[in-house]
Amino acid sequence: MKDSVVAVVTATLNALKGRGVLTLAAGVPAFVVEPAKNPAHGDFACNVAMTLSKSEGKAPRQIADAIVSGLVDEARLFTKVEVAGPGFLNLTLADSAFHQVVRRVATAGESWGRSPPTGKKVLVEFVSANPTGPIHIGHARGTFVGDALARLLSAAGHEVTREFYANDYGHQVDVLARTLYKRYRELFGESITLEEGEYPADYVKEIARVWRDEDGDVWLKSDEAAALRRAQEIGIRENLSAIRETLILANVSHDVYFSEASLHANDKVMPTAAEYVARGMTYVADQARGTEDKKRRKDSKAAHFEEQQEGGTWLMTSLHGDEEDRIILRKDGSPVYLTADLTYHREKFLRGYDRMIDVFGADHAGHLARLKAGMTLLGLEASKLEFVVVQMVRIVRAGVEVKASKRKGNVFELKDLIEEAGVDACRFIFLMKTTNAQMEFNLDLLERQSKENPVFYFQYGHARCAAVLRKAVAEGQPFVGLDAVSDEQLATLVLPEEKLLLKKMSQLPEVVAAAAATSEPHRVLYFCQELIAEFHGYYTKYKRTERVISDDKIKTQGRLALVATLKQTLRNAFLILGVDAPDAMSRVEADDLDDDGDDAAGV
RNA sequence: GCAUCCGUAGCUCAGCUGGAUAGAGCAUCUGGCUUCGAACCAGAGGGUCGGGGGUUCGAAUCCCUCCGGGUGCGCCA
Repeated sequence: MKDSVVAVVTATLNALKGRGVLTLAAGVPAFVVEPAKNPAHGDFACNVAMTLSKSEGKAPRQIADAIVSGLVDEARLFTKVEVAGPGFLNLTLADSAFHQVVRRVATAGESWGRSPPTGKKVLVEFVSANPTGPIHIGHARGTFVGDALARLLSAAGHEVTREFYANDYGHQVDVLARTLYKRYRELFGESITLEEGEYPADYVKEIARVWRDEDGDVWLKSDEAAALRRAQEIGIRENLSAIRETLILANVSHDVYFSEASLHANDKVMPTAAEYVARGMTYVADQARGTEDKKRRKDSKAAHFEEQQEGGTWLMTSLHGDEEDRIILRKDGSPVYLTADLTYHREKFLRGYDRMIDVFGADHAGHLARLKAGMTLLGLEASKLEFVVVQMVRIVRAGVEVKASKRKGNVFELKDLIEEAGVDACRFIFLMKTTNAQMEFNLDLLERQSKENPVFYFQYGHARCAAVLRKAVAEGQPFVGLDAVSDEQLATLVLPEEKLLLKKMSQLPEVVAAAAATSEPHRVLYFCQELIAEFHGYYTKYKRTERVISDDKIKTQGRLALVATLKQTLRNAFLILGVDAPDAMSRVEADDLDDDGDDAAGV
């Protein structure tokens, strides 16, 4: 609907220019057409007169009056156009414009809300948990946000690749191998002690049992280096497989699992470092230039690890916005994590994406500047690299924060959270907030009020649509279908609430496009919330007077078309969020909600 | 100290990139089911949009500054 309004306004502006009323020296300005919040302001409001005021040298209201009197509306879209307030155009549309929404949804069907293919290739990298343990609650938000973002970008017409970068190389996986080897020997009666930094959690013991069952005791007698190699292989394999299982539970999939170790194995990392050296963007020093008198808080990790830092080859990332230069080769010439990460991102560029989005936690936000700078230093277009930084989540149970730490052994796995909260509820809660704000996940609330779980409100909205359509069948007035409903039947949709619903539904494509452009899946969620609230209000208000299913067969079909259009709209939006759109809610009995349920019914 | 994110109703959060009278859920209170699903709805109370400056027709939104909180500032990944 909005685009047709914009079209009329634009045509009118050009006509006024042709008649010399407006100069439009700077072309048609950026202006906004937005759904009116106040019904007294018509259906849509437009601010173009105000934005033109300065460049035209005229008062906003004067320009607005000119637009009204010179309106180019051949299709008779508007029934009323008024000037109001400081110079707003308040536009009221003909009923038929609302009914067109049903036609559009009917034509588009499953693809309603989705944009036509843009031909753009977009990469979304998300989850990327280390294969040194299971996915835990620290990864949860990024997992669901990344998945929803990938769905959203695909809906916006992009060709999306979902990628998981597995950090299966380096110090952490060595520690995993060491821990696992100890647990393996423990299974054969050896007594072991874990050192600081090794992984005390039970999942390592389980992997050790898998290893023993698979290989028997052969590694007890073999030399340690070979045993550790085998331990690493088994450990990564088992952890990765557990990660994949959890992702399936979370309803999340990836197209590509990219192994960091493969970069090293294929000899890709050192050439990247060599490239930087060849470009003259490096230097050898004991520490980064300009950091000699840098202040750091005494309790920071940097201060703690200071004596272990020997210097080496530095990359001049500070030339392009990084706080300081970063080391890429140690004194012994070996590459660091960043060197591999730069290589990985370089590989992404070589694969030819238009946008590359990394989703990661706030604790990695510091990487943003160095990665961008690193790409720029390779002569690549760093603006193609985007980041969605997901802020921290506090998980609260019984009023206190639940801390999870792989190192301390108390891992709170995502798998368990999903089991406890339900996958849709879980996903929903993480998607409800903007990614750049911290959030709290309160498990008490979820348990105590499972009946009022936010996701149910949404799913109930969809289920209610389905229920009405079922009821119509039972009443002997089955809906003829969105493609068969007649203009005469649609013409019965004249109630203000019906028009508001149609107007709202018409916005799905805009909402999806805007959410994709800003990488903000939560916008789609709030759109659904508003739509459903309007529907429930409409439904309840007219329950006694203007029911969907009535003796008036024509009106009944019109309203069923409204309900079916809504159902399709919600279903498509839910799919973009990745939550289920059920046709029926499974009833939760009061007794199931708490354990003291034998009082109410019996007495 | 520096970087970065956040601060909106008692609580948890939206606010469509600058628009008209700042919204929702939960919590509290009052109402609403013989008929399409009450997991719902209607209404009430509750706000110096952290404070102060600035930009302009117009600011919760943009800029500066201060206050408060999170995260990071590693040759771990």
